[in-house]
Amino acid sequence: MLEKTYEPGAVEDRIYDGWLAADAFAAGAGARLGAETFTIVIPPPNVTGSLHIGHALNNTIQDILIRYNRMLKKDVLWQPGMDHAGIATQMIVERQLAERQEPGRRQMGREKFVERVWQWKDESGGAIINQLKRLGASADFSRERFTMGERGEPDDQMVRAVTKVFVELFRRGLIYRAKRLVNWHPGLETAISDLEVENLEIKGHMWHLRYPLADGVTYEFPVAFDEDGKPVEYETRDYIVVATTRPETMLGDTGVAVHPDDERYKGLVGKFVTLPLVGRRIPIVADAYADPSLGSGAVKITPAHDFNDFEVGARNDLQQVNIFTTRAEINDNAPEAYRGLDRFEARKRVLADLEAQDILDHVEDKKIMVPHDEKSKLVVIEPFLTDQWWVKADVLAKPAMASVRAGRMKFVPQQYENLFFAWMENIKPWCVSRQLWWGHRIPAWYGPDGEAFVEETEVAAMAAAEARYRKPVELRRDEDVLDTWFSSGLWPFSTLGWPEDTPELRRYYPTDVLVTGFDIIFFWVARMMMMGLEFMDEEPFHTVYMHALVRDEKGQKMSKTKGNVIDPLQLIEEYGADATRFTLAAMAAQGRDLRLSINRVEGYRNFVTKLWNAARFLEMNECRRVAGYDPRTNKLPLNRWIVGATARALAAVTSGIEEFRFNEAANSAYDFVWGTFCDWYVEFSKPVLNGADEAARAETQATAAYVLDHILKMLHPFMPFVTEELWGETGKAGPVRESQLILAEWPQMQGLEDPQADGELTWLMELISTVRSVKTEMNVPAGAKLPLVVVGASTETMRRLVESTSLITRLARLEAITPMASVPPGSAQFVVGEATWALPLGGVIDIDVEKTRLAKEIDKLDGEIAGIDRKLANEQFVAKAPEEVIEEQRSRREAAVSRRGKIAEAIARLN
RNA sequence: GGGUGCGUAGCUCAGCGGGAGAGCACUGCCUUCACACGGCAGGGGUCACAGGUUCAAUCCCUGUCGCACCCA
Repeated sequence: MLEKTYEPGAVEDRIYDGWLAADAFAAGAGARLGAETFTIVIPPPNVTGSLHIGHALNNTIQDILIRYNRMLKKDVLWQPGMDHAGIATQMIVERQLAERQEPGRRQMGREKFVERVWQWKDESGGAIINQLKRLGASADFSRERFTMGERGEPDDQMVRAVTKVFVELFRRGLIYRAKRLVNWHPGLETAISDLEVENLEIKGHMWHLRYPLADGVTYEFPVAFDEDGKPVEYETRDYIVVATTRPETMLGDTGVAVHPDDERYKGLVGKFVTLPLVGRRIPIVADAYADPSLGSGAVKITPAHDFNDFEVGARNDLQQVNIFTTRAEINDNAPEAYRGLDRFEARKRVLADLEAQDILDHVEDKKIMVPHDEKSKLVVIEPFLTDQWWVKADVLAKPAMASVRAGRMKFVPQQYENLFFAWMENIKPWCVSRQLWWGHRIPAWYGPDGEAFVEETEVAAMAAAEARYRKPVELRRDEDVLDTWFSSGLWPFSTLGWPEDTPELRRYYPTDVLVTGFDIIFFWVARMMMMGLEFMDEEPFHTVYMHALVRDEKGQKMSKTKGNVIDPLQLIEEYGADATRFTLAAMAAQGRDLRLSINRVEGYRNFVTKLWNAARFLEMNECRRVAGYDPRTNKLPLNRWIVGATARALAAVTSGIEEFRFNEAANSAYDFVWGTFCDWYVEFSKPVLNGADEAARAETQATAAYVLDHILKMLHPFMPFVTEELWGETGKAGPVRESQLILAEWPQMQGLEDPQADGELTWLMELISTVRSVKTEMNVPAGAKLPLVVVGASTETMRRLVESTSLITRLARLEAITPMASVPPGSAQFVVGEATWALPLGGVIDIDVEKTRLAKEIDKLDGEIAGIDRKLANEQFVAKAPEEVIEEQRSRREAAVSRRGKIAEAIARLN
């Protein structure tokens, strides 16, 4: 006997262990012989991470797809694993060292530090995998991979994959080393990618500085204008005003730019200014970058510290003077007075000195965009001139774009294509080197003259160097590691064994669907496309399903600082994994963020209980599965109807999953189970199950068990635990189960609909609902049993009444149903089908209430009829609307008119 | 500034050319033999606003306002 309520906490671990024991997650588990494959690679969570609600959504969706396809008996692989998360992981371990007051990273040295990170990974990293298991994720954990491999050793396959890709790209001319401006993180002292930079609006200032012209040059500057904007008054100036939001960078200025068409400065191009505080003689150049309408129209150029200035400098052959150390302190290229100052200190000092020398013209307040570290949002990122390794992303992007254009890869929802193309078409070179220790070390060795030898092994590099120098030389390996996304870009094939030609690689590549959030479309999705096409000559997946962001109920992004984070583990704890998963699925409408509220979770927890209790009811009524039961042989309309309704629900769930409309799939199942099976079928079954007709009872018992089995199957991808538990419980009676539910086959239910049974049951439900409704409106006490009188019933209606009397009287709480020639006086009346029905209320009926009730319905019908008449009277409508639309309007009008007639008669009888 | 998306019942959201829907919340009744994490019945919406296209617009187009996100 099932307990009264389902207790997820007591069941989930046991069920999960049962799946593991049956090896049900293993690649190909339960697959049909010769089945096609279905593969998903997990977006590898950071090894530092813990399960947040976005992971929960992401993995719920993957698990739904995986479980569904596994039940289709495909050869399914859900490839799990984790990402080494270079920066994040290194930071955590460094912080830990600091907290424990142990020697820092640099004191410790590279080898020891990296060893320490591995130790951290073993001890406290990767908790997220166990959290995914709590959610019910059915990935093949025996195949778990880590982007750095087992131990990061050079001969580890995951490492070799990365090395080989780097070397190959280098040989193909797609990787190069160059000194360029990068986004520099002065705290971590590493380059980061532009995707890791977030521009934040800050209240700043625009400082206007007077740079003195060199060599005694002066010019006439317009200071007053007439109505047409023509200058009428000039003053003689020996300086040029430039404006900047970052005055400290003036220490690195190597030019001043004015627009080539700017009349005010035409004579100054080719002349020089003397850089204040520094004394450097720097040229005035003409460049369209200078906008005459902004500020004074002249801009200072600092090629080493601004992306735009870098370009201007390159165009005009300006010097690059780097004034910062890797920690963004002023270096020795600046005058001694500023050396060693932090950049913000330097700003104050520079401003004070400029003011003292009367260089500062004026200051205005201005909102400016300042680049910040995307993760902390605290550290200001510096454009910084360094040597880095770059990938020619624009070359790799072309095949990926072509593939999406040709439909070989599609985005769901499709609108993400626009975002994808917008980015890919303007893709910048990808800086792949990071000045960190935790990560894949770049396979480049430098000779004594700085020549780089890019090879898969040190031995190969030595050989190459020897060939080059004609003697053995000492090589120095590049200190840097690769961007984390470089290795995760290989994930769809590296996890399957590449560069080896493994059976898994041949079988499961390309994968099928990638399920991910739009926030990593550039970081990860685009890179996998590029790498997959470049190294496997085939798209890594055919579909990219982008799910939305989970927000709180007010639509705010969840964040720890706002304190509005909903912890999925807490939800699982409190409401169960099934309710948590079902909520996420039910809210996952395409292309729309989901606002999660606890009461939705509660509602779906109730749904789990509802299902549980329906199963309990079946158990109590000995509804057991019957061997060889064929729903086609059902005699009772009740059973024929519910089987058809189950088939319809199954079709809706199936197409919902197939089309990635998880909310529709979940809601279809919900509506059917609660609104149809529990609310109507179970209630209808009660008189049959308690009745004397043995055959009818047996048929209903078998049908109920059959339908429950199908419900369990259609809900399994969404609610794996409770359905598996009930599968086991219901398996205790009747024929032995062939397998756990997880490995059961997704049903096929064709040709099971019976329109006649549907019509009959629809009529029954309408009759019962209407009786209930009239009773409530007439204030009949819920417990009171009334007789029901029917007038003007057809023979079909009479037949149905005879057949279903016990159902109707029970569910509508009636005493008896009697056909009569006319409506008894003092009755409440209503119309269902062709018949008029009456509930004799005798003396207790309030004639006025009844009249009002009926008049209200007449009004409604009149409104409907008038509306239709207006349409039908419109010649244009009759001429242009499709025939079936017109026909539908006519038949609706007819029905309304006939109903109105009957109600009008009922009113007449009251007078 | 550019782009994308969204404004539908008190709340969270479906629907997206021909009859306004769900869940939660709310109201009334029900200690009915699966379930009060329940049952039954109900109230509640000029589908943001203004134009346009169409026989017909919540749905398509344009604009306005508001909100969110992305990019600069």
